[in-house]
Amino acid sequence: MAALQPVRGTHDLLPDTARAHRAVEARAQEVALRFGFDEIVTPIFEFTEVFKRTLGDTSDIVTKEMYTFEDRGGESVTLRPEGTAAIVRAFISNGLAQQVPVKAFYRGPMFRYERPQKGRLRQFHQVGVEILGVEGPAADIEVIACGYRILEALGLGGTVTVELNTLGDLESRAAYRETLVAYLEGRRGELSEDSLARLHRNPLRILDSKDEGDRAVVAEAPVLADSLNETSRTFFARVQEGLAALDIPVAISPRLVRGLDYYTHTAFEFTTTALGAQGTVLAGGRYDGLVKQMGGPPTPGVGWAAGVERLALLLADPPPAPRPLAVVPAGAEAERLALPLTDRLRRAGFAVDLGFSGNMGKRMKRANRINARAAVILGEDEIAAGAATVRDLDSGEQTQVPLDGLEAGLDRFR
RNA sequence: GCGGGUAUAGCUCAGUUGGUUAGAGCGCUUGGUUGUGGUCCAAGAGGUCGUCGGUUCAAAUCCGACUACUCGCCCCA
Repeated sequence: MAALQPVRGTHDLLPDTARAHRAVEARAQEVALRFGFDEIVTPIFEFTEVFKRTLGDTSDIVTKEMYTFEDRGGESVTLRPEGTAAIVRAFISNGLAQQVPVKAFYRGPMFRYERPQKGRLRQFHQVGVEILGVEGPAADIEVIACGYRILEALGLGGTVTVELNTLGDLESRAAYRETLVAYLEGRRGELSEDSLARLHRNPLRILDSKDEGDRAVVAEAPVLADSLNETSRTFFARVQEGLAALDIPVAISPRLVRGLDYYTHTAFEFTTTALGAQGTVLAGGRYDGLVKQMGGPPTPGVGWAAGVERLALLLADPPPAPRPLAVVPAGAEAERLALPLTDRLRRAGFAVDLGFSGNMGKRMKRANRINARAAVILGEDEIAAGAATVRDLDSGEQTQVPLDGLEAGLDRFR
């Protein structure tokens, strides 16, 4: 094992896993397209500033998790740790504010220098959607609904809980932050070390703490809902109404907060208990201040990202490998004819394997190993008859089919 | 970044209180079957016991460091 390993926290995806990942991405994109999202592909690295400015200087991602390096021109660049910042940057760079609302779907690798765990890697993959330029709760509803329908399409509707909360608008959030910090200051003696560090950096996170002492303090803490102004209240109510109208079951989690500074109003997480500590499978929220903060025209936004690895781990029945046909020649003459015959079948749309060498027995073995549906056997008898023997490898039944009508004869193995 | 666990064949795992040439199942190769796969039978290949160092007459086994994986914390998809 010591010899040649991939970099810590990165993995090779062998065919079975690769297929599962592709299925997750393809399914997600298919559903997102149905919702009117269109794919945007951004580079996998950006100027470091892009992430620093969006994620906030105090976030964990910026302070300790970024893959940052200087390129040969002396520019500081960073492998993207998440997708939203890049989409927003592209939105500004390309003047997309002119075409609002923009509905973007994205996918691809993300990089975070973290200690790996199950479902947590240094290079991982996300799919995500963002809606830019819509102020009202209709966008929040659409984005959450899209996420939920994707999980349903993956067969995960029942295994995932949709947790929902609101952080309120900027005014409400700031007001709450103040009351919360004041309360926590009063009981700072009871807080865990982690939470003391969070007290000013990111006090909302303390609500989410797993420490017992913290939980006791949090249990009596002022509730965010009480700090919400009228606007925030109605906004949240309308999000809930919309999801109810779509029969999307949600659990209101007053303690659900998001780590990144740019979130306002709606916050949500789709979680599962099947993945240990990494139970969040899809998460996002509204980020009305972000575009402006990055130097663009004030533009509201809402979106989410989902972890492809985590979803792939949950897939109940991973997609099966494709089942090809196998062309099996017997004899030198057949060997010559097999190549153009294989090509002809491939051009007719069949997946066809032609073994590279070996006698008939070996080739039949290979046909079996690659789980071929049928073998198209070509030998002296067949050549003489202008036909091929088609053997159904599941039933063992075989019949001679004239080469003229071969495609039609193979139709049921397509 | 912090704490715990694990590391033996391609895979899943045995390996006694330290004691000769380190095992099994699955998989792989070959043969039984030079025009028929799967099942069955037989044979075979495959291991610096994660790496480096230490203790010992003797280390897969005991000790240390490192690396990777894993579980939890932090954080997050």
